[in-house]
Amino acid sequence: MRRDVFQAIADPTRRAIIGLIALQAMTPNAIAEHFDITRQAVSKHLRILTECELVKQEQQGREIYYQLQVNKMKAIDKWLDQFRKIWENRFDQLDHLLSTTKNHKK
Amino acid sequence: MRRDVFQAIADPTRRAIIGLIALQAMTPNAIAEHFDITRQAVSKHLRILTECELVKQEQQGREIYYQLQVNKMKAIDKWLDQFRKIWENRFDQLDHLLSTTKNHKK
DNA sequence: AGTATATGCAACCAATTGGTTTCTCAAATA
DNA sequence: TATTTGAGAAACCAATTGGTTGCATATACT
Repeated sequence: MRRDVFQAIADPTRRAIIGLIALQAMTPNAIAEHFDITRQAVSKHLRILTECELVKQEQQGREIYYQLQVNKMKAIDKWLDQFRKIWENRFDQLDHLLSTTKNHKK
Repeated sequence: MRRDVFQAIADPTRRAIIGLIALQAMTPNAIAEHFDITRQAVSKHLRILTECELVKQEQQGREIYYQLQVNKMKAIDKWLDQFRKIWENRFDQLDHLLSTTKNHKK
């Protein structure tokens, strides 16, 4: 099962979980209280997040605290870099249109 | 079918397509040449990208040029902002650990 | 010791996904 | 006009997904 960060953040519930534990580690039960799904469903989400290392477990007695590995989020940021260059350099729609029509007629 | 940008970029082929047409609009056939999948499969990816407005069509005779709407990528960037604050303010792992353990004992 | 609680895991299920093949249609070309 | 070419749509398929219920296990509490 090839888990990557992009697949992990595709699910809205998973994104919500990420936002929830970004600043403070939480247990599966506590997280589940925020959603309309079972604790087991949350557990499955956490497993996926763990597999792609977006989240880290920390056992505390019988409780397991999950916390976001915020560094891993940089992977997404890094992928965005190539496009950030485009939108920051003000390559707007008109520029694109011109360059493509120029390339049509070859 | 609720299409959002995050679901769109979850698929690696779709991310590759996005990278491919970022700087220059391309036709489905031209795009398909870069992958080991059929033109129709590419077409389906393009439909998904179009549905969430990551991509724009531009008819040119019987050809349809697809081009990235790079502005839409900012949606992802915006979502990342909340986490960027965390990692830029050097809330590193140790900080997290301390804050959570502090909250355990209540 | 006995019970309650926190969690993970497995089996199952319906819906979705990413791909295929086949078909149709419109535009370009001979 | 007839044929080739570029593209979308539909039907189909196997694999994956996101959820469920039920079970097993370890820790905490009485």
